[in-house]
Amino acid sequence: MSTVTRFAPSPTGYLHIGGLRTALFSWLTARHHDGTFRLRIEDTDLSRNSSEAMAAIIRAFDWVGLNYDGEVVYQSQRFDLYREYIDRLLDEGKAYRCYMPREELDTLREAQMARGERPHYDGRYRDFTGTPPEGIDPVIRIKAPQEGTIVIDDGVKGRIEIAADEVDDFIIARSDGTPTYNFVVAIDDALMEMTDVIRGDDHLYNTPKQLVIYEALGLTPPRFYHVAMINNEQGKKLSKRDGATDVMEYKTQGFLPEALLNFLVRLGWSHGDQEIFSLEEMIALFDPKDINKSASSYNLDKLLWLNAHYIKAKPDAELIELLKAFDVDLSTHPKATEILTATKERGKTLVELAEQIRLITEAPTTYDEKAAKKAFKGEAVDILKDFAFRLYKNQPKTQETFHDEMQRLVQDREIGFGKIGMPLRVSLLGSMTGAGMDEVMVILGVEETIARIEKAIAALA
RNA sequence: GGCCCCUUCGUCUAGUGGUUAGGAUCCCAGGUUUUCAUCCUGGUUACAGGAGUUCGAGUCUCCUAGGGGUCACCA
Repeated sequence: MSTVTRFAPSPTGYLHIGGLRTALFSWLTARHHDGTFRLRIEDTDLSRNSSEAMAAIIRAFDWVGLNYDGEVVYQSQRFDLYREYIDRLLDEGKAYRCYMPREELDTLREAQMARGERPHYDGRYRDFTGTPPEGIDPVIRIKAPQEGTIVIDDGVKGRIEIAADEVDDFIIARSDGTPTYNFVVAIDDALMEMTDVIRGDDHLYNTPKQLVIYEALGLTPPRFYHVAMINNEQGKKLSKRDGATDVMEYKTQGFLPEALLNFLVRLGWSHGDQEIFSLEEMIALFDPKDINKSASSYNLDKLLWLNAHYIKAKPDAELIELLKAFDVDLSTHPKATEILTATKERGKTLVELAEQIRLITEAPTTYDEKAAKKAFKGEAVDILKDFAFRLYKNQPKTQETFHDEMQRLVQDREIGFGKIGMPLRVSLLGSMTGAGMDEVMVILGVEETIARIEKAIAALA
């Protein structure tokens, strides 16, 4: 039997990293077995749908490179299909109409809670045979088993037993006739022939309900894997501030999709001591049975480290393309390769990398105050002028010859390297840190190097 | 509150009865670098607590504590 998995978001918001991770786990499971990965939109609550959210989810999938098979399934377009199954359950006496008004249900629940009981429907219409009350559109409830236990054989958590009386005769169709979540999930997972369902463990308590549907309809349930949540760095529920943001936000913050995916796959899953996984390796090695039981915390440092790793490994041509979105266009720059080798290792994100590059490609307009003060003292200006003159006279062209100029200068003047290094650095880049001077000067060329030195002297001396 | 799940360095994790409890990140120190970053080397830090089973327990059982989830005509 071929493996079929799915990701089934509800279009009520953007895709965040928790969702992306379960999508990734599902996708990897399918790809590992050469199976099928489906995308299904859980939009049965017509009043809560947002086509923008829908588009955002697909955009995010696209960015990270998770491809799905077949057409996207929209549950809102399958109501007729669900209706057939509801009618069948009604005909077979496995479901029934409940005429209890919503308000009455509410007061019942309040009373139960006041008594310290678990709020639940009391089953008053379960065996109702009388004349239905006038003017009420009934909901349809399923007859859940009233005794015994419901067993979930979870691929992550193991065997979980839940007492049947924990499960109410829950509603499978609203009074307006539309079906509800737990019902359609079970129907679609069965009809779409899901073999493995990987989802957040906030769905764990939906599972017995869905199992009731499978049972009533004589359908075979898939294997379930309930994955623990991702918390923030403080171990609390993820909020917008710390990672529950739109996945696309990571793109604008300069993260590479391979870094994000690598980061997420290691949250709740591991393969020995391995930290770096290419997509191919993930597919080859991922097995949902290795998913951890416990919740994990989001850790920005690790994501940043991974991102730096993938930036360093990225071919220049691809980096040049990606950098365009961050106001850096090196595509026609004659020294693009040199610029990238000088800066690649200095940015944890594309945003930082772009800043590093701009330091070189754009002459500084301001100078770091502390750096300038420290560097431009004593004979610094004199040394810079001397150096500029030497450059003009000897016209070095390579990293080595530029380096020789500096070397000779410190020898001739019998000074330390820092005496030229610091003021030169501030002159060329505006700050005390950054790429190597030889590298920078080769990129700038003699003319621009001298121009920046003169500009700095004018501004700081 | 009922029910269910979870608990190894700050964080991500390895570990399936016998290990000096390993790796990664972070942090610190040293080296490389004229600077910074990278890179290399080294270091600090963990089995939530308590009983039990066993020659021996992070690993098995029970209890406690803490954290989380869930109890909708939301998904």
